[in-house]
Amino acid sequence: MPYVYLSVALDLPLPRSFDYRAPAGVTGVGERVIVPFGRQTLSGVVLAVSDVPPDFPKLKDIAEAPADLPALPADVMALCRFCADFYAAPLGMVLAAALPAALRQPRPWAGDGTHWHWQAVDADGLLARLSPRARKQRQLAELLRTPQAREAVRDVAGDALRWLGEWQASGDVVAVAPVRAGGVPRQVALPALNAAQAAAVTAVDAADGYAAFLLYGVTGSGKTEVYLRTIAARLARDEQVLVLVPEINLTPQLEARFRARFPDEAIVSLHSGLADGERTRNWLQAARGDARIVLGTRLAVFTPLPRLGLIVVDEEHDGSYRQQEGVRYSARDLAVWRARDRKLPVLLGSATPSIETWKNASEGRYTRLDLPVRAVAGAVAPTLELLPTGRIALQDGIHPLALERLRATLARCGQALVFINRRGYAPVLACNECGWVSNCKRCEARLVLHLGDRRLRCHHCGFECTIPAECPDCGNADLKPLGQGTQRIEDALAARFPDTPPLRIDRDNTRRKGSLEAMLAQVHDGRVRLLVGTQMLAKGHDFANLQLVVVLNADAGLFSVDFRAEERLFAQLLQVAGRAGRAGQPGQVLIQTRYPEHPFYAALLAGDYAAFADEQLATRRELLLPPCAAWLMIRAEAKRIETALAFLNALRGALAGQGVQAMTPIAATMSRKAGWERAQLLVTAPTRGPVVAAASHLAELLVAKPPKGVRWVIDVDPQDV
DNA sequence: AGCACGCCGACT
DNA sequence: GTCGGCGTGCTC
Repeated sequence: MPYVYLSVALDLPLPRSFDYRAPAGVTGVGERVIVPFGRQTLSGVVLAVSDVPPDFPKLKDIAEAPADLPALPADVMALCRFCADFYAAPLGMVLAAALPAALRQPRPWAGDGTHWHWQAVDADGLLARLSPRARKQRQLAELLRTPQAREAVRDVAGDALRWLGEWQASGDVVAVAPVRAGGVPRQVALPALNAAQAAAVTAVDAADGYAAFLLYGVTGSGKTEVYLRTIAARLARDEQVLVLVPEINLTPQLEARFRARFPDEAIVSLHSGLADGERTRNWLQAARGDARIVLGTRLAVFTPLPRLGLIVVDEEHDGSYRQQEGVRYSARDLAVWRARDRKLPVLLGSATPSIETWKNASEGRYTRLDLPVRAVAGAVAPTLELLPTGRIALQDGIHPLALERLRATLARCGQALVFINRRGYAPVLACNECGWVSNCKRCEARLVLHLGDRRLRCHHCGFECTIPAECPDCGNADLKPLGQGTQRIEDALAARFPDTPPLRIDRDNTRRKGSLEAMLAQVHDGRVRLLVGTQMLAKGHDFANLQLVVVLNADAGLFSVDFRAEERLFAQLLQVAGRAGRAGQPGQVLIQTRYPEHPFYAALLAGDYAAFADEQLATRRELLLPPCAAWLMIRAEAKRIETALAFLNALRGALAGQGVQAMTPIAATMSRKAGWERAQLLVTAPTRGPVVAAASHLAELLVAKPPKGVRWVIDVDPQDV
């Protein structure tokens, strides 16, 4: 039997591939193989096929070539190679990250990847046999008069999929192949474009080959409409479109909007919140070219799309495009690389572009498309106002004027949001007598007081304990909560506004699946008019009647060691502000600050992000900070900081002569976390080349000779300092 | 990463 | 006398 020899990338932290023998013809480059490895069995991706046997005496045969995915196309392989090289990650790990979990298992995938639809053979006959009391079953039978996707069936009731299985077995329901949309998409509810939107659409449509666009426009300026129009133009050429969004909880809203616009289109979403089966089916639909629109989070950037014609990155500045575990890639940067490689336009949208993107736009590498006008019906710019807190007595952490405005807003039946980026009741519990504070034993952080279940919690390592009745050091029984968290603000507002009880929305009470949606529904139908929330509420959710936003602790971002903190604060505050004033009246945004004179607030109040970004960029140029220099961060943790620092110092030595500057290793911002002491080594160079080379040099070194008792991470182009 | 093999302390 | 600690070495 003729054999071929495969080079296979495995999901291991090793920067090399392994060779196997396989019968000729059963597999090819980009396909999945299941192979024996030591005494385990692993899934891998074929990198190369050769007729020449490698010089390795213990060569093994592959176990299986499951052929359950279409071979990863050359462009996805190239993207993964680039990602592996740039971020100093093993190629096998990148390829594993590119596949849905079911196609990473060392066994063939049982599903066939088709999004079958289901239809009743004789709906009336089925209904006649159902009990009149089985309301949900009858509802499902009614629905199945027309073909329904699995997900639509599932949404009817918890047991709906089981009934479907039974009805299929009894022959009442059959699977039908979904119709694949093609050619010019049918669009409904097409709003008129303003001049800026029309110009943007024209520019993107005219792109032939690679072109990067920055779609720069505030909330309500109609960015989504521009996406929809350019997408329609690509669909009309029967191309596929990849749309990246930052967070899972944003996908349903945007997905609904896309479905409403393109009712006949198979729109497929890809994010980590999907069940394995659904994600795999969606991925395969995209990879086979059956779905023309893919809407996904960062992991979707690797999706094979044979007829890809456009990539959209919404909210391109958002930090969640950065993968922080395992392979540390930036999906936004990879999207731009992929667009260039495949010679396609890429559209980056933001009201507050990252300084990286801003630099590319101001130096002409990206074309800036401005949407200066609020295009969405009823959208009006919110008014921003500072509330200096230096000399005035706050009431439960809230400025009296803010309370007054809250009262007025609620009195005229408006909705109001109090924004505070701190969960819990109070960020720390302290003893007035001896100065004891609730420190975490394992982290360089405070234990946060949670009154709901009367516990102290560390938000960094998960440690928790009951609230001590008295000071552990001096026995004083009068321990005081210091500062405000969402729960304390909720309590304070509940006491002040008994007629309009506040609803708190933060991670503590939205852990359960669907609870966030349920809460948002209460806000949308007006049952709740006073909201207290964190970060979570800043993104994506539009509340039509929201008239007032009060921001309580913005200052935290002003004096950070991280040079990107101001940029993030600006984005966050504008995003929160953008929640207000969407129904005709201008929204009001009040920002409490102890530093009203800070230049940051002058820029914010001027509402001129462009001026702010120009200034930030000038500073970065002057101080040689990214993106005007290339950075690499080696993070290390050990039981003792000395071990971590010694390890980093040794690495620093290994970087001599590499054309990079390695700084002195220092303790990390949070120097202790979960019992590990942490340090970091910053490596810089004027350009990316030497930094990337240094990263792969170190990675090789560390894999060849792993340090004892030290955990390390190589972070190319770090986003947090 | 797994999972072996391989030499030194407290237990059936 | 064994069970078991995790140190280092290999996996095609």
